[in-house]
Amino acid sequence: MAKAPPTDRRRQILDAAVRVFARQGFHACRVSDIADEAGVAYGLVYHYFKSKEQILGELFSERWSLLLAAIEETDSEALAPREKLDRVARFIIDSYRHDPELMKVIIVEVTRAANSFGRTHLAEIRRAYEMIAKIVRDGQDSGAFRDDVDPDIASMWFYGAIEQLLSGWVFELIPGGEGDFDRARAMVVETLCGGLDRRNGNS
Amino acid sequence: MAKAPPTDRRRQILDAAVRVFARQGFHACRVSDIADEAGVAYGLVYHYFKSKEQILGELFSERWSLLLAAIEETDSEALAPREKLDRVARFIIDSYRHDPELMKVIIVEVTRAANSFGRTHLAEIRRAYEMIAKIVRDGQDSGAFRDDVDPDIASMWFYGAIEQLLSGWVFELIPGGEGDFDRARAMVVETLCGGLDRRNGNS
DNA sequence: CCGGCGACTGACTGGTCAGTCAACCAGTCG
DNA sequence: CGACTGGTTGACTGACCAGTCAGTCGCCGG
Repeated sequence: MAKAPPTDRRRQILDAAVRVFARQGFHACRVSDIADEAGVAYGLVYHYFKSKEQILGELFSERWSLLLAAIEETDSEALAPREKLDRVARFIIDSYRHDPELMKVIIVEVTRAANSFGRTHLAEIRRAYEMIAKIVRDGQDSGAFRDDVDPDIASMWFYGAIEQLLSGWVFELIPGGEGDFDRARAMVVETLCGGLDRRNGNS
Repeated sequence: MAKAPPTDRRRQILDAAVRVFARQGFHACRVSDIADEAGVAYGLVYHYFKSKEQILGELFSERWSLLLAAIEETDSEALAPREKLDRVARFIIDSYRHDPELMKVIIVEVTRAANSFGRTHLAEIRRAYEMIAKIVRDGQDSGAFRDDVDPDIASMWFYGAIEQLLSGWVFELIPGGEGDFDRARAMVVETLCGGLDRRNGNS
């Protein structure tokens, strides 16, 4: 902790890359755009990163590992399953609120990129789905959720529903003012969990 | 109708493009891959299409307009809103069942591509969301659905949930055998509509 | 003051690929 | 049978860009 360089070049490049990827897309942008945006020489990018792909990989893993940690943490607490899912949704939506550009890049360039990045990071992505599925399964075991729904499939559409909200904000299809984030989250969780509730549906 | 060429070159190229895009991704493939796959000379691709992008655009619009027509058709019938949503889900999932490669290309390369294609075809994509929102809104007006949910947002997560199922099949994260498609559809619609039901929730 | 280390620079190269184009060939019509 | 039309061919080119590398500069330790 003794020395932190006054300007962390690596960070500087990473942050610039988020902006450039969000603005132009990964494939459409040039490495020189990133260097320019960071106010750094072209070659320096290759001093810190092996390739353009590695930059995206780094950005994704950095953020996704926080998501995984947050879900794990939430799951370990003694909470109603509905509350757990609410926290997961909140974390994802807050990630978008705090850094919309980074989340845009992640959902546009990684999460759905069935060739290239999605495949490369499949294990990490899958891990999130599995953890959500576990929350649902536990909810069923405890009798809170109806158990005629496959947890793996429920996990898919739970995550998909939230990601599509982010997508809606990215494309400006739904309003994204400050209050809208929490309202949207409350609605999705309320409705989706409502549908999962045991009282509704059956054994 | 008098004359259909024995081999419709245009169709042949389009079909080959689906396979190539699905296998390698739009950005990673070369136009020559499409020509080879179609068993056609490189230059002929440019006889029928202005550019590589136009091929993808054509593929998307062709299929998406069927989706829009199907939703419109369903909505015009006298059906319970839950039944309408079930039909929409069925159409999308059946599209995947009948041509998984094409649907893969659409959701991976277009639907979420916030730069490039997603933006180009935004109007068509948005149209689908609007029509789903209308079904929800009508359901609220008729008293079948709770009306404390914003139809535009509900439409987002309804579509998102389904698209994520396709994504799960594309990535082979959930089983995609013959019976699985209908089971998954029944579950999503049952649960999501369950959550939208008036009896559950309130005014 | 010197030598060396590592951050930093940016011109350059090698390879790739979208899109062009001039020529070819199979019908068809006069 | 010869001219014309339009589908078809694939070699070629021009642009573009990821990644390299030879070299500069400033700092620190001796």
